[in-house]
Amino acid sequence: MRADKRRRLERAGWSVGDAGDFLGVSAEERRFIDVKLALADGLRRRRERLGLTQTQVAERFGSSQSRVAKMEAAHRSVSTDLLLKSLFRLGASPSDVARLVGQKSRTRAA
Amino acid sequence: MRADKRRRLERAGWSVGDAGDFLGVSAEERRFIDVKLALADGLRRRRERLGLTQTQVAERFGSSQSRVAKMEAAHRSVSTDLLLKSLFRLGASPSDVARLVGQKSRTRAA
DNA sequence: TGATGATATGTCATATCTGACATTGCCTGC
DNA sequence: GCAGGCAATGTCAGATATGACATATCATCA
Repeated sequence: MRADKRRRLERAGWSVGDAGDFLGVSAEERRFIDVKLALADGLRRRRERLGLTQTQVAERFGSSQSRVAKMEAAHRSVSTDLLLKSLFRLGASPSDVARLVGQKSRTRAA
Repeated sequence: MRADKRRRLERAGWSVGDAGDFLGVSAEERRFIDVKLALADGLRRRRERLGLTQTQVAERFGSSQSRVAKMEAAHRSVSTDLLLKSLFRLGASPSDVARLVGQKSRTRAA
């Protein structure tokens, strides 16, 4: 696994093992995490595209800035339910979301 | 809203208002529910295609038959996290899931 | 009819998520 | 340097999800 993705996961509170990387994590779990990361990235990009701050989004959602930050970081404590609802709240369509879900994780960066 | 979908939602514990139907439910919430229903349907179809019973799937998941039934019914008490993890556990690929997420709700039946 | 297998529903203790708040880190401009 | 706004992180009480169990419904078949 590349270092940037590794860092990404650790920031998100996943505590990736130092050497063996994803040893012990099944392929299914990996796919699930990828989906979550893709949704989180999509949320951030959508917010930035709308020119909103995390605080503004939080107000719109009836939530808090810290929660929005955690959503975008795909933190452990945020569910895909929350990510999906948030994407739709920012105007995403089902096919927008489908694109995020279906995309390969390598092409998501940058 | 058609009667079958209405029944579907009620079975799932959503208690849809009798006359006004989705009055008061935002478009975003509707999209979210549609995604959930699509994932649940996809899960059921995948299980059936594999020729497995809910009990067998439950064993494989380390869960219970009742929980699997609720997943397939898209019951209130099941999250999209659980649905996604379950789909992947039954061998779905990210693009399989993306197809479910992106599809129009009308074409999902039958 | 009963019996069996499969699926659905209700409830509950525990686990996990959620929003809130405080705090910290990170820039950019002064 | 230090304000200012913006983003990230830690913690916590209340809300929601989860698996388990009991039970109910529904077919199919002897």
